[in-house]
Amino acid sequence: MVATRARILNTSSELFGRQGYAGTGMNEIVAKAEAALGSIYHFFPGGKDQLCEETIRASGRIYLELIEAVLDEASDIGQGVDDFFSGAAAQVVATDFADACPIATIALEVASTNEDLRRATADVFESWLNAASQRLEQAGIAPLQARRLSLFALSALEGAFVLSRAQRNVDAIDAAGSYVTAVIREALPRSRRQRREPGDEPRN
Amino acid sequence: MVATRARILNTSSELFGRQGYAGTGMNEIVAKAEAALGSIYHFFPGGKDQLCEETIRASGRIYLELIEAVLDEASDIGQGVDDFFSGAAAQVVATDFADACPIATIALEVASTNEDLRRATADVFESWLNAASQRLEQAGIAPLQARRLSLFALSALEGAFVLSRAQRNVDAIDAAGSYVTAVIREALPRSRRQRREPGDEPRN
DNA sequence: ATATTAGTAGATCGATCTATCAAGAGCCGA
DNA sequence: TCGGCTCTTGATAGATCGATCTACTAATAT
Repeated sequence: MVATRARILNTSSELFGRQGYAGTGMNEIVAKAEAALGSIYHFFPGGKDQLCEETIRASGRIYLELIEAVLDEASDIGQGVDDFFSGAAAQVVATDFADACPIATIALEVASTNEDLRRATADVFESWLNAASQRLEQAGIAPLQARRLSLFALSALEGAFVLSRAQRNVDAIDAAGSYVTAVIREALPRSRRQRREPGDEPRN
Repeated sequence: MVATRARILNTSSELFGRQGYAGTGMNEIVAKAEAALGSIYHFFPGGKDQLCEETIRASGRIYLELIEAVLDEASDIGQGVDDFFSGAAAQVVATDFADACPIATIALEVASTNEDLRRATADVFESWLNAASQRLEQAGIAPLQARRLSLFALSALEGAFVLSRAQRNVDAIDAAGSYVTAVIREALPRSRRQRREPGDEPRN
């Protein structure tokens, strides 16, 4: 049996991600995690807020590793982005449109009501953006544009998750993925686009 | 004094949009709306669910009118999309990052927990997508691509709202807006890209 | 063997939640 | 003036919330 604390965190990640912060109760978490209510306050003496913050940061770390793995395993950054959207669509379908972004629901909910949790979500988004930016820069894109492309790509992904879960289809993820991939490929220095093309230097 | 029912709906739209469904209580709504608790059940005998569904559909209608107005008042569809993102950024700043999309928070929260409300959010998104698609088609884009472009643009907008509220800046909206606008301009028939060019008739 | 700590367990607290209810206010036509 | 209707009001029910508490078990250290 997995350690109680880890079991609680896994369950809270699932439930907070699906139903949000206010929509998920402590009793619901311990019931699904097959733990005692007392255990949750033993491991997270700060109560629901602490549990949620640790959930946000833990889910964020896991998703960061996924982002890095998918981008790094692809042949190039354009393909990596394409793969990520495809994988996201598959995951959403596999969970019957329940699990998409692990922190988006919380992020919207707490943005104006809980500064500590808001900051936690912002930190996680920032870590994802940095991972993407770094890889875009490695592909020859200038830092400022890399940052803006990352913001754009993550925005499209997050919004596509919203639409997909509401509509119960992955049309939005498919559409967003193909356009985002095209934009990123377009932004790459010509010499790195798909295959090598001779005699082309990046603008700067 | 505005009628009680309208006052309740205005307040519920604000609170549900900012804090989500579970995070907003009936007492909170009537307190802010300066109404009696009983009044809410007089006008919405179906309780919180009915109030939320009507809130979703009412907010959706208002936002639809905003979308249509901004797109129709612009000189061309590319400019209209650009204007919409700019206006969205201004609105988010003006409300101190509280009000962005009126239904996104609810949509994520109820997608897996309340089928009636999920469908309401899906209907609203669909109405926005149709409005956008229709105008893209009028600008000479084929129906299928118009649909995909609308999905892409709305995804980018919704996701940018998530990031902007979490990060408390409008970088994501700015970035998303400029890339989406560029993609849409790129998709327009050459004769319609910038200003009118002579000798081009719409396809139908 | 004993002391200490880590973790489990669930009864229970006060607060808050949604929802109901009976009573009354205000208005309008007869 | 009266009856009938819409709407308002807030007390209250009953459930559930997060959180606390004591008591207990298991494991480890001394």
